[in-house]
Amino acid sequence: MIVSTKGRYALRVMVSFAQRGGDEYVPLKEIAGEEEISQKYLESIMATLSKAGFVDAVHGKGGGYRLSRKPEEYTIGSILKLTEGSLAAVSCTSQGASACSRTECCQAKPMWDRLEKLIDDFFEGITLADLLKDGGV
Amino acid sequence: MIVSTKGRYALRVMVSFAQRGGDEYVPLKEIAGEEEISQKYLESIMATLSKAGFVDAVHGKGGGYRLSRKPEEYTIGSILKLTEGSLAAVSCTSQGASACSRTECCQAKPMWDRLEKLIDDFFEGITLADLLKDGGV
DNA sequence: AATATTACCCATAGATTTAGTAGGTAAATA
DNA sequence: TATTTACCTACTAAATCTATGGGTAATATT
Repeated sequence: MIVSTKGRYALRVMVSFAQRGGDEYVPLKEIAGEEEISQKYLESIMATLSKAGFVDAVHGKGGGYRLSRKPEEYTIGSILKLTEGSLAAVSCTSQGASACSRTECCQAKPMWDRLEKLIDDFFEGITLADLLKDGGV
Repeated sequence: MIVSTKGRYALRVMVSFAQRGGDEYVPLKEIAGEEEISQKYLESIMATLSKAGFVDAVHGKGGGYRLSRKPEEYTIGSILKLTEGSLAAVSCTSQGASACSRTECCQAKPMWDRLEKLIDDFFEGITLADLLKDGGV
């Protein structure tokens, strides 16, 4: 599984904001209710999106969240990478500590690299705006 | 992570058998040593490969495992699907119980389906023989 | 027949990740 | 001052991943 609940929820919420359009701030309570997602769990996801500047947030009554850019300015890849941490299909290709010690002699490495790029290109080629279209993307 | 250690080990073992060529049976102990993989863990993976007829197995001295077909007759997809259970990138697209209840109205579903096909085509388009080639695939 | 070597089977366990809860604090508005 | 909202930290239950342990069954060699 390359995309967990966290990433999918983030996407659903972002789509939900995008569908509303407008500049109004929408409280999380409302979104959580409509999407039938645990509000508490969503809070942690929104915190990530907010810190990264993907959404604007305002406290207090009349506050809530709204998109900080236009839907076509978010790639699906950027949202998923942010919330999932990475889109690595295989630990071999993820950066850092867990990198495989057999990289040099591994027959499969070039394949994993190609897959990595395939998936990255796929998600970077789709924007939030594309998801709003009727037939889907 | 779409491909776990299990699938990667399975692939490495299959590559290892393929590289030897020949009809001889190779004991798992030897493979596990060379590949520096826990023999016990490999046993469970080999059991899966053996049951599915991907390898021939012979007990006792001089026994072990060998490929049951030519390397070009195994797609990477078939090996990974067998050992991983599934290659689903997202639980929405996996069959059965965990299917999402919002399928009908989900804006993202067509995207997940496209991704699913992309990954499937990728792995089904590569064979074990391809992995043996020098530059990789 | 006895022994060694191999595959095969079943149960368990530690570590990590996932998905969510609980209970609060800080900021903005009415 | 009270309410509504975002924001923060810590905890937990369940699942999954990555093995390990202790055997049994089949085959070959001595």
